[in-house]
Amino acid sequence: MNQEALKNYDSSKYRTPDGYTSDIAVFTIHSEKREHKPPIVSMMLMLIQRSEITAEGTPNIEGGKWALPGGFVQPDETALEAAHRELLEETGVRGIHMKHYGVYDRPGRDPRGWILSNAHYAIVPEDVLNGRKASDDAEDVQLFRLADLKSIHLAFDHEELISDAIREIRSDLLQTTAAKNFLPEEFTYSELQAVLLTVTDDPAIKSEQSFARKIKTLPFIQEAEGKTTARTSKKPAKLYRFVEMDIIKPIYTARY
Amino acid sequence: MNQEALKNYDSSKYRTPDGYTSDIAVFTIHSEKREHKPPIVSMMLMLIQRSEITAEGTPNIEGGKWALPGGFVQPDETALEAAHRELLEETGVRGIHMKHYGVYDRPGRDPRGWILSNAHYAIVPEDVLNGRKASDDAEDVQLFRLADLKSIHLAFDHEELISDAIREIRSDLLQTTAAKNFLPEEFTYSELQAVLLTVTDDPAIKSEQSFARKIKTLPFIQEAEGKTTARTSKKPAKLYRFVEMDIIKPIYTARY
DNA sequence: AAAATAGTGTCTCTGAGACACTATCTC
DNA sequence: GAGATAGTGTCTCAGAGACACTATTTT
Repeated sequence: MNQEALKNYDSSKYRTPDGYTSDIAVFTIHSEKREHKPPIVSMMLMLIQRSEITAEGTPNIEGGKWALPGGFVQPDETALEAAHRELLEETGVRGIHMKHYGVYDRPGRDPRGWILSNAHYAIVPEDVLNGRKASDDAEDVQLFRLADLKSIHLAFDHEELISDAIREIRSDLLQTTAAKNFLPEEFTYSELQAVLLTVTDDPAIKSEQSFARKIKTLPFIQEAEGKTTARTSKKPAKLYRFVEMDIIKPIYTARY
Repeated sequence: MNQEALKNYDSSKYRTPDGYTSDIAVFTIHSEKREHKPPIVSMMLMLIQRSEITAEGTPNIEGGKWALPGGFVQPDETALEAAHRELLEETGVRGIHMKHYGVYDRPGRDPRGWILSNAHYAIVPEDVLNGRKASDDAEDVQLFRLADLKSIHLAFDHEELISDAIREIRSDLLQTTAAKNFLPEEFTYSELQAVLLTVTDDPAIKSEQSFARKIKTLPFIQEAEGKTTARTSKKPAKLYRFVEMDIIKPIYTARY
């Protein structure tokens, strides 16, 4: 039945898109160590600078401008798979947390035609990005502090993609256990706290004592029995671990 | 500069998708009134039954099966705009809350080729759906109780789209003010409560007294001073209104 | 000892949720 | 009055957050 229907189906009845792409906003947390002071912890976004010239020697679209890494999706993969592949190709980064957060398909957003883009954000611990390198299409790869993004020339509609990504990651960090992707498997309360403080200034999270107490009561965080680390301070600190679970915290009640 | 780059750009270097579509999961809340008993309130999903035969008289793809309403996106519109347009065309429903919640692009998901789908969910008060009608491509339009969906033959990968939609709407109803789209501009606490109870059985929401008290303390809900209605009971009840605001309720704290 | 982070003792106050009750209307 | 929904009075208890303090390490 479907076979017969298929024979009669003519995809050229409809105009089809000129391209299907994936873009990736890669976030990391940079920790700037200082002598005898607490480190400055801030969230960074990775951007690539588009080459002026393509591999074929012709001028590149939006050459010279900064952009999210990304590229065309192939017919045998999903946009999410493409995002992983592109990120590996363009920056040498692999195997990280990646989440789709938006579709950008406004007519005219790309001068090359009807190009659809799926936007993803990725979260990586800083050390993973140390292996990064620029590739064919990119002149340079660099991390930017979120506050510094305003002063940068961005390609296409990437300004919009980026501000949406920041809003999305902010709410995911606070409303889901996404923070675990910025952290090692086992972490101290102050490490988790530092991550959260990059996106909020909630006093309940800011106060060390409150947060140290609170973490023990959270159902989705478990103590790593007996284990400690001295990496964050002179005094060894307890280690914690995220527990896999669905969390919905209704805005209408106090419970989880 | 971009002009010159554009001349050298050849979109045929990459294979392009065979189609770009929008699908819409339309939810409504059906309230079944009973004599001398509280009404049975349940969430319903609108599906269309695909015609066996196309307008051209040839067999239709996935004919006879139930599916989400939807169709091809045109080059001069976004997927979201297409979703609004399609819904109007296929069901006569217009001007409702609509939100994108997922991209479906798994190779092979559609027998017609490389077809991308953007999934949206829509929320409508029940009376808006009274004007619904079947159209060209649809043999029938019908509302299904969520529990009854298991026993239905669904087209393409719509089973997956639907279960994702249900998960999404559930968390949006509880974590955002999305519930307002099921309600009139001004509503009683019991009307809001009935909406929430279709997706949760949280005791704090279930208890009338608790909820009646709670609603007065919620920062995003405001009392409609002096106004009352008798539509839900013999005794006139106070009316409330949603206040526009961003809400993030961190899972790490008690505050909003 | 000084400095730094980790962590606890204790108090106060808010607010959730339970139970019992009152209020206002229709039939 | 019976029945239904709306809404309040009051109690108890958990837990948030603030403040002051102790603990454990390095230099």
